[in-house]
Amino acid sequence: MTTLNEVARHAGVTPATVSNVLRNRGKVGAATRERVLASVAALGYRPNLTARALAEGRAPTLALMVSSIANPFYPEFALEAERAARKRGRFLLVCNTDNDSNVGSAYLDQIAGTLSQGVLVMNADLHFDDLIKAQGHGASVVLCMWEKPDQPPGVSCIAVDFRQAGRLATQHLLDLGHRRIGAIVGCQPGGVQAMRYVGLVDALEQVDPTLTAKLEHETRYVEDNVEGGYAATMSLLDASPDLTAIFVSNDFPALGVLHAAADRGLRVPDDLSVIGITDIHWARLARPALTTVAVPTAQAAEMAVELVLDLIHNPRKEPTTWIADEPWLVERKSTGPALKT
Amino acid sequence: MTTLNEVARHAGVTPATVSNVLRNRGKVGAATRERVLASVAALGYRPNLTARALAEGRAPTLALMVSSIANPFYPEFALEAERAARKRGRFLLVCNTDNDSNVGSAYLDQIAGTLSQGVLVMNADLHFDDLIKAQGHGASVVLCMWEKPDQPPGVSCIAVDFRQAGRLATQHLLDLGHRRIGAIVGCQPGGVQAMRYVGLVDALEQVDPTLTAKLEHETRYVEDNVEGGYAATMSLLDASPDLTAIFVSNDFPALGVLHAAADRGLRVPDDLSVIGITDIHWARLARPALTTVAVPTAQAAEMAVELVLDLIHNPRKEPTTWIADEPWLVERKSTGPALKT
DNA sequence: CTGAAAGCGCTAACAC
DNA sequence: GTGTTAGCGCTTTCAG
Repeated sequence: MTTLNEVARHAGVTPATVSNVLRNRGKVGAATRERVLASVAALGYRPNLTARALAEGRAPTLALMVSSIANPFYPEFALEAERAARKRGRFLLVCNTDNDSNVGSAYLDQIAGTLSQGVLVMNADLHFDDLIKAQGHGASVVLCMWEKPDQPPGVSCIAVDFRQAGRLATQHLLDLGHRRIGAIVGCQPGGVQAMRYVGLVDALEQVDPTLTAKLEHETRYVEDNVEGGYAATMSLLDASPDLTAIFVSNDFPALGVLHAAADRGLRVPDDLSVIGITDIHWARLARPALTTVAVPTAQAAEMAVELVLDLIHNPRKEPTTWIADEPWLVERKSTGPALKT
Repeated sequence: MTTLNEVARHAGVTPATVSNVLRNRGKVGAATRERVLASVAALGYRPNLTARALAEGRAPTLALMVSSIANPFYPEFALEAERAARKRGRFLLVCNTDNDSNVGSAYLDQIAGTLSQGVLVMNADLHFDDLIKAQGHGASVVLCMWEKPDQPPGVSCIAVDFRQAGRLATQHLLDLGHRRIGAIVGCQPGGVQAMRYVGLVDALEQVDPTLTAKLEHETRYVEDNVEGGYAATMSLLDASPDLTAIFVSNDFPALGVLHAAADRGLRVPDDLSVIGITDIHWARLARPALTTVAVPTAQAAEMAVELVLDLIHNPRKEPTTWIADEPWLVERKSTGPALKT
């Protein structure tokens, strides 16, 4: 492995000069610059990023913590984050907590502030104390896709208005004439996806407050996956066969709803309309293609990277919140007019 | 950020002793050990991994290069690789080349041997010269999921017998009585998935060599995605409406086949059997659930991590190839007996 | 414009 | 057992 020193010797200059040439710092004569560059090429020199990081006091990597790649949203987000990081000359360390907060803590404890200065946190398997502690250790951390603007997390975050997403989804159903609407929420009551449900209630209330009362019995809280959506649909339709539409707080379980409907011989959207939230890639690949409320994933990823870099440069006492663009409706084939009455 | 030195001062010992305590190296008296540990806790000290990496001459990270996360196989592999790496105390740097070999080269050039000693390569957007060069720079590189055992890549690799996968898939179709079989291959002729096609030919030849001749006209080479599979199916069925089964070299385009069949009003598997290869998570979520030949993804990821660490410890001149377990048939709902004759 | 020198935080021989 | 002494490869003042 050729080092800076060797290049310097080869070019007949000092390491400092080579460094200056390579980073366009300080003034270097055109002649020496050429000579140095030639040596670099001749020796096939590549800077040692670890050494550079140590000397500069900052690592060129950002860490992204996700709970489980099984949720197809995470890879999509990770991809965008990686792109954003790369564009800014950083590498992305992907840390999978496997839904285990101990793994998350361990990860944070090891890398935050040493191997990577900035940490992007996707999920909240992590206790906030850990995040705060990581900040104490000199790492900048930002929570990506925070869903509860009214309940600031105590760390910097990118907020996405999922309540509005819930409203939009519901409004679409309402516009199509649906009044018998069931709900499937991919988390525990009050969990991460709770705001989406609040949005549902918002929209319902505005049209007819009695709808909200009924809704309570027609809501299921499930695991945020296909199986969860499937089981919830079965339970929902067993209890209330007259439902004409199902609001699902996330696309992933919505796919399960589609399966359940098919297994019950229900045609979507004629017999049952289904709408999700997020617009993951797979939404368009479902049959029928899933109507959903899209959320600015790429933008949020980019903002998260930008915010964490900003925090690294300008550390501040108070947590900062950046708001991403509003969600928007993506009409596909899984919703249609309410035919039953 | 507390440093080793500060801990040492706090505990009234030298940095070396603290280091020894922390890494259980060298002999340290029980009393001093306690004292040091107490100081570590009191000061909230965490070792700086960058500094450690520089001193040790090796980084605690492995890099994984993938071409695009759009292909759902990559995240699945990445997840397993991350787990394997974590189990061995390494962090995983995920590098997305976005199907651009320049990005791949740049990545390799920057991190190989400096930020991470080992590189796992998933795809072959990368020119092999780049890989070889990276090795010259002191990085260990292993190609994951190499499909052409008879054409060794010149770098170490984990080989998976995709030819056998192709055979198994075909044999299954043959066993069900299919003789009018079309083929969709998710790459250029001779491309990365070519061996799967060779396996198809193998199996066909063994039953009836005339099948192979026909096959030529009933093969489509497409982009390795849903759209590719969709378009190919349309083209295939337009040209040969009497096909009773379609062999697809990969699950991802196989999902497109399912869509195309549905759009043509074909029932799967009654009117058309469809089989894929890989067994990505989504295969089971398709409607009907996709029959496929599973490949040992998790094992390959683990082997890749193990091999790269092994190469780091025992550098060798000759490339090493490790063979993963054989593929196996996973029968689900997209294949059935040939009904047409 | 270029060189000398100190130091980032840690590890690893080797003395004591 | 514990301390001393060099670095790891690079950046960065600060002289010259």
